[in-house]
Amino acid sequence: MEKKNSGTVGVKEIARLANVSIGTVDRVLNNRVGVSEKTKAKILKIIEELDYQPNIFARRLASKKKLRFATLIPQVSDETKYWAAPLNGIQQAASEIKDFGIEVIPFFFDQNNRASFLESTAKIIPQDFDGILMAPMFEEESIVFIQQCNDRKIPLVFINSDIPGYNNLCYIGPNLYQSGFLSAHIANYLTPASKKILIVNISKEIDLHHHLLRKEEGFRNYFEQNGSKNQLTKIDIQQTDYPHIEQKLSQQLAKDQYNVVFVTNSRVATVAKYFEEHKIEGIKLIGYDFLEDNIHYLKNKTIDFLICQKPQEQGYRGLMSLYYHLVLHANIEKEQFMPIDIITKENYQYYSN
Amino acid sequence: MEKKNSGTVGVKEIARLANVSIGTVDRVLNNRVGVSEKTKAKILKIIEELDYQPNIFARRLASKKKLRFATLIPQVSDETKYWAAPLNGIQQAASEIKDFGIEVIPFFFDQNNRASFLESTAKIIPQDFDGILMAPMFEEESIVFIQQCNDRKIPLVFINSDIPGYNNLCYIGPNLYQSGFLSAHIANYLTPASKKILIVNISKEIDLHHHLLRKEEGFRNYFEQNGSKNQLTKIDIQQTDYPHIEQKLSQQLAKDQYNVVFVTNSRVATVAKYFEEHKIEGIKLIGYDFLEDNIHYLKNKTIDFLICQKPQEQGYRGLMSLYYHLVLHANIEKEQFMPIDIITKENYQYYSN
DNA sequence: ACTAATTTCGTGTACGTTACCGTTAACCAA
DNA sequence: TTGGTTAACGGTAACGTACACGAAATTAGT
Repeated sequence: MEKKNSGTVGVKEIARLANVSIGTVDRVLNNRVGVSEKTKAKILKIIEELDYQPNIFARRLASKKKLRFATLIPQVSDETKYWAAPLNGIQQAASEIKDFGIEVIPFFFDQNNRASFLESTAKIIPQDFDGILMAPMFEEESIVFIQQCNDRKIPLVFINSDIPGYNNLCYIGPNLYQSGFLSAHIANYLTPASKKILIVNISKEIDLHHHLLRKEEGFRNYFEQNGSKNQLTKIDIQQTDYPHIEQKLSQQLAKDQYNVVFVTNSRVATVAKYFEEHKIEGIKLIGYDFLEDNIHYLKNKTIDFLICQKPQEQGYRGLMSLYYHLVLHANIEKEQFMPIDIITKENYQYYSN
Repeated sequence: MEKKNSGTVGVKEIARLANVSIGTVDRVLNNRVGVSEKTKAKILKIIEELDYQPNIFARRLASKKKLRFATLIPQVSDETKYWAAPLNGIQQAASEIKDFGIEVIPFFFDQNNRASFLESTAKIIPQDFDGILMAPMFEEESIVFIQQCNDRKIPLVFINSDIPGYNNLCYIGPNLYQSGFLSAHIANYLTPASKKILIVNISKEIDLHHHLLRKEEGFRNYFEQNGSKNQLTKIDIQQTDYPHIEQKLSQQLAKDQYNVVFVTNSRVATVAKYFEEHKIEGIKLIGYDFLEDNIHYLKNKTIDFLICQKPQEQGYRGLMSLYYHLVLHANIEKEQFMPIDIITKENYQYYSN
């Protein structure tokens, strides 16, 4: 009934109804000190009744508050360009929230070098950021860093991989186990009932290995749960150069006749290259990630399926979550699992990372 | 060099440099009349040099401009809840741009009733909206409406289906042909080299049929291009009630032993129901859309694959495109094809429409 | 009861734009 | 010359919020 005026209720209206000045209203809105419990209650009640929504434009215009976020992810390397996508998402988010007074400063580390991770964290800590987005790939070193952030009450979001149990704002990334499970589901469609499947892990660092193991676990469990008679074999390849991978694959493929090869990460292109060079046909190949090299082999049918989990969106939503949490005081879903996308020769053109 | 002051350049600074008042600067910014060519050029030059970006917050705060958008899509029916998703996306977009002075008014029509479509368009036209989002399902009637909008210079965006050649802002939706093509690609993986495939169209309205035919075309062409020896059969079912569908299916399935059934729209759940009730096993089933009923049969393995094209995002991006075009004067991609997502029992949990 | 300290509150200005109103000057017709 | 018309521009009050400053009211200390 009482809204005959032009729609908008603001601090002015609230102040009028409460018989105080807008200054006082402002104090309770931004819960600053200097207002008695009594008037505070009165004002809150009115705010409640009016369902007052502060005008975000006026707020931003008047505020000179600034926030600074840090991001810490692997640098994109020649070996794998995977991290170009999350970085891209980060940059997009950064440009979107720039106008809201948020500055984003990126830090990087070398995936194959724990020391470089420590270097970056050492640079980040003294700068007292208001929020941090990170890919906690090195578990041990990450935990130390996380502890330091917790002490300073700096909200933290993880992308791409999680360290469960460590308190932080949220995790945004794949459900690794389930993505392995899905891969097995697809593998299961591909060939006759009883098949020989080779699982290939290609990775240097033991921590990343951990990452791959969860996928493998999902992959294996699928067949266990479905009581299949498939034969699963695994090889670990700990050098990522082609000659070494070539040798290992030759060695393994000589042992048996496989129907499906499942590569647990984006290195699947290297295996595809091997297939192509050695004229291996009839083996279905499944791997990970929407990368240029992988798409190349998807197009020429060497790779059959790629599993992809929106790396760009991980970066984007990661930063946005910090923003929503810190600026809009929204509460954030603790575990945000990315969709598990299935990419083939016939739909990659329309895929958006 | 010249920016020693605190970062922000605004109309005031521009006015100072041009020796005019901010009023004049405002006029050239919003290209209104009332400023000489000479001073206009001078001001534009300064704007260029300073790379002036107007402060969106101040702009919104001071502006009392209002825009009204209309949306016209099918009402969600019991038969298929597909349109709940686009509507959802529309509502989400509407709430996001509400603060920017944009009001969104939804209109609906009955998919099985051309007259209801005409009724809605008749209501829309006199209201002089600033932009319209629509699903142009009835081609003939739509074209008349489009013409009226063009005459009034009202920007139009299409979602879900396109009427190529008719000028409008953009189309956001599936590439139907390609989604059929992909379905064939998947079907091709599912069973032995030489298979019998049944294509099922279930639809009342002839115009929607057109929609389905494009998928069928993609589906067929895949096999043609790949020189397969598969045998493709098609049935059209023009009544959507279960008894009728049941009868038609029984009739058809008695004729032959099929390996794969491809349903060209979201009615796949009905076919799945038939499979379940008649204890039909061993036939792979592929269909469309992330609907509750379909997911049910996906879970219990009656349906093998669902193709889905982010219906919610279609609505969301549709409205946003109008906003970007009209408010931010961004130029919009004419054809925005949705990703073609493959949903199975093992990844539907993480799918986001 | 008087001062000092502290809490509570009101006022004014700033943020960058928009939009309107008013002013100037230039031009043309009578 | 005068009066009227109009193009070109200046000035300024909003818009709703943040924040600093200072006034007023309350409490504490003697």
